[in-house]
Amino acid sequence: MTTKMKKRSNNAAHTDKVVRSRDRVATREGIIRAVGSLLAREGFMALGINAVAKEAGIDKVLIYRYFGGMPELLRAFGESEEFWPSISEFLGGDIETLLSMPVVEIIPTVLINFSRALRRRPVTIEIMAWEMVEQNELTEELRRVREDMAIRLFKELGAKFDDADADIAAITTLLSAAVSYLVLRSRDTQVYNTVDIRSDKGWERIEEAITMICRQCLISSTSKG
Amino acid sequence: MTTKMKKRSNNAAHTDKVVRSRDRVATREGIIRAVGSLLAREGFMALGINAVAKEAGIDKVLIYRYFGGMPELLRAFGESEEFWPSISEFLGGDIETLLSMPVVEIIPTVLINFSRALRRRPVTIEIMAWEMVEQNELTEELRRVREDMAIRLFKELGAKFDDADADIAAITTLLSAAVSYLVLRSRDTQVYNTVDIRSDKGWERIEEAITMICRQCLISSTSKG
DNA sequence: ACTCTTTATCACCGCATGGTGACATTGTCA
DNA sequence: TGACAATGTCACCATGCGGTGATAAAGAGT
Repeated sequence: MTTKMKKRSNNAAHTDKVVRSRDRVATREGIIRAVGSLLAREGFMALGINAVAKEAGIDKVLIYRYFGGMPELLRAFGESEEFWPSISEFLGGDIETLLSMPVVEIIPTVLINFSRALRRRPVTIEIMAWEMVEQNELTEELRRVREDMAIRLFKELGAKFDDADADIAAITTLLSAAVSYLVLRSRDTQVYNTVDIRSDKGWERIEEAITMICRQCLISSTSKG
Repeated sequence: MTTKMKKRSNNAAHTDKVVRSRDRVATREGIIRAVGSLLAREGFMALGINAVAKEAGIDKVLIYRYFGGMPELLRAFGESEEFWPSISEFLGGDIETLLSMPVVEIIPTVLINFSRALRRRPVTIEIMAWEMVEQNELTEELRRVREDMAIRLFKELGAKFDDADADIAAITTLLSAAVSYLVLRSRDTQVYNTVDIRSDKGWERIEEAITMICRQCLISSTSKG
């Protein structure tokens, strides 16, 4: 009683199909790029097998063939794209000039570079928002690369601060968390607590507050020892 | 060719159905309570018409009949529940003792009360996470009540700070954003930047850092005038 | 020219969702 | 007691999702 039938024959009439590239690597790259543009344009909520296939202009079965499924595709995207800022971007170019700065300035400089680097990376912000909802290969990659970055950063300039009595880790935790939250909220909010988190003007206020906080707190710890 | 048929007749045999309350307001309340427990137990991702109906143990059509749909149900939940902390909870009981404190202590006290109030409200945290993903009647209510709270809070104790040269609004923005982010991340993360954001121990570090930051920065602005 | 593998397309499945119309049951009021 | 509205139940629809097997078409090797 099952109504199965192949109606492939009557489709042979209209052959107005676009001729595909028939190039495996190009198709793969196209799919991966589709993930990026979809993420930037529509957000992670719109990211699914069907949407990616449509965005890339290919059949979704190719995603299964070339990647295996969504998790593997996300992993491939995470490996291909430089969605996370580089360490030199945090340090602000060359590390020598940074290390020559007074201790009090290094941390706020890195934090401000962090905020600026984030603000110009909508895809990264999107993945951070995704992290609030569920874990997947991409948010895993984000977490991995972020922790890795923190460790390397600490190795570079962490030794300078261990004699302080201020809980520097707690302070930087607060400030980086604040930057993350404000960057995330700027996706859907213009003004947060009287601060315009979508304008450079507002972010200047934030940057100055960061600088001031670090200066005040680190002064107390260095002027003491 | 449409295969429509009513097979209602053959269901008349087994009448092992539970007798329902047949009490409109009780059913309404049950549905609203189902939203709350579902939100707390499964998170906002699991919140849908079908899930709420199953959780409440009723037919989903009643949700449409009694509320109209999901938006109206969310609005009803938002109005029924005290998901957001009260202003006295922020102020820490009576406002008199708070206002008698030194100026430098008031802000960190309110911020710490804010973090503690949030931490014991998983449903509120869930709605805050939801806010990162989409806007709906509930997140609208959250935003409304939060901004209202900020205004009232500022009215209560804002006049004390306007002569300071420090951008107090920016600083409190940073700190409250930091608290929000850390509370949110504690849903899925144990340790964030070496701080255990799931233990009271970790939150003591955060509270002390908040206190220190406020003290240092407000000292500078008050010891100057 | 012939086969055989690779690349791409299509039609379909099973499932869960939001949403609705038809029906059954209970309580109330005249 | 009988009519009628309120309350609750069920079957069904359309849609979108992730996922898969059958088929077509292009190249490569002989």
